[in-house]
Amino acid sequence: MLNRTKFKHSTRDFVYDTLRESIMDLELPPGTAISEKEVAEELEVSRTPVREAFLRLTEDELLTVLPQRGSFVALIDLDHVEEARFLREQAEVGIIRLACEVFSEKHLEQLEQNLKEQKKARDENDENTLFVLDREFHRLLAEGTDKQRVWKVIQRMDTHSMRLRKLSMALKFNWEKLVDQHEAMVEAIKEKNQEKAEELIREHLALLIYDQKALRENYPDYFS
Amino acid sequence: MLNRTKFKHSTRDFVYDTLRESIMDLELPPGTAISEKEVAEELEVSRTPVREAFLRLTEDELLTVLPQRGSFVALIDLDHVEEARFLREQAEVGIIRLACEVFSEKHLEQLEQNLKEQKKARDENDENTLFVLDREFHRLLAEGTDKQRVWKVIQRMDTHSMRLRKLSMALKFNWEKLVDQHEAMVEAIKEKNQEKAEELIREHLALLIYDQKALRENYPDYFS
DNA sequence: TCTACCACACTACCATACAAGTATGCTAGT
DNA sequence: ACTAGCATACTTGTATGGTAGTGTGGTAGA
Repeated sequence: MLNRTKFKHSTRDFVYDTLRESIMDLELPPGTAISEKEVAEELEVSRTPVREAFLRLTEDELLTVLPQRGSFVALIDLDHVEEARFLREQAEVGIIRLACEVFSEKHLEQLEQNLKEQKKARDENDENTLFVLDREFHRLLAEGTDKQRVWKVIQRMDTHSMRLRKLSMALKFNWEKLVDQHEAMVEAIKEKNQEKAEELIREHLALLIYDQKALRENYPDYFS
Repeated sequence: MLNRTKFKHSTRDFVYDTLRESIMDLELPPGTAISEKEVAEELEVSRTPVREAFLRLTEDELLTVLPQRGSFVALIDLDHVEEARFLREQAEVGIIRLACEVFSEKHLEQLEQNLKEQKKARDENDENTLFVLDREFHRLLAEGTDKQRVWKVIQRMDTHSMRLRKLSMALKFNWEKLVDQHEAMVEAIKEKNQEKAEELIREHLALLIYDQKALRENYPDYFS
């Protein structure tokens, strides 16, 4: 169990972060019933901050609250996943094109450093680290183009596909290709080749279209 | 004052909607200090739903809460405005291109009906109605392409530019051009001309770049 | 007159009590 | 045996009391 005192922020944030992670890690699978009281006791806080965390999770569409009935971890909604993918593609195309124009030397170095770590993780078959580095790579793109809020919004909407991704990770994922694509993207930015960069990122995000049918069959209760 | 009983939803939603509208209408100008207790008394509800509404407003970046100090209507952040514009442009380009492929007859009719009302409002110089119809027009585009969540996210991020827009409305705005552009966009969708449609929407959203310098000078306290 | 300090009023944060709606299982009546 | 209806144990929604941190103005001392 996480320790509350480790969090510099409020009790509310502590509860929110804890629950959000549990949901995203599928430790709390879609459909699970959780109650304010139960969580409050578990984390040894009062109901108020728990309730406030629930509210934020509801905003994130990670929780479904039915008044006077109960709260449930949101089922994965494939329409939601598709819309998030759509918005992310549009946003990242814009970002990478912008990156070709404005990316600084400093940010490029960060990107290359990240790439180096990706290769290392790939060679060591360290999938969890790759997962984190992948996210970080895209975040760096947003940061270097001064679009951090856009990144945040995308991330917030990406929750359902994230869980799908976690599910599919249990099966298999082509990490080789992912790293190669990242490398090609960095090259394109260096060459300031917008068309190439756009093509690459579109191809890259297409990797995120999983075999939804197979997943649905394996985890029928997790989908709406 | 709004009447609570008119709201079908919870007290929390009542408070949230009330405050949000007040903020967006600049009835509560940027920088205004508001306290939980004060609002609770004003709306004759307890502090809990007010507090929960505050939380949601903070998520929307419409409110800045400083613990143990106070809560203030968020100042307009021009970086935020630019990022929202960026994301909106990327999203709407994707949507209108998609619209050229999949827009149904039914949705086209709704769009044309809306356009008709726009012309009427324009001829009557009814700016407020035009303001509403403009939003509705873009929402219809999202609805017809089945991207309602994307629209919702864009709207949520658009709060700062919305307020800027309200400010600039007091000055002047080229409503003629706006309606003409909308009309051209409908034509492009009918002709399934993606390139034309994209060009039009980009030009259209460029209208939203106001004379920020003038606004800052007129309302210096409203900006961060 | 100026400054340091302290009391006080104010804030948001958290804990807890109560209200109101819902699901469920037992019981009484058929 | 079966069903209608009620008691009960849940749930979330709302109200309120108490806590701790922050700003401010007044006062005592130099």
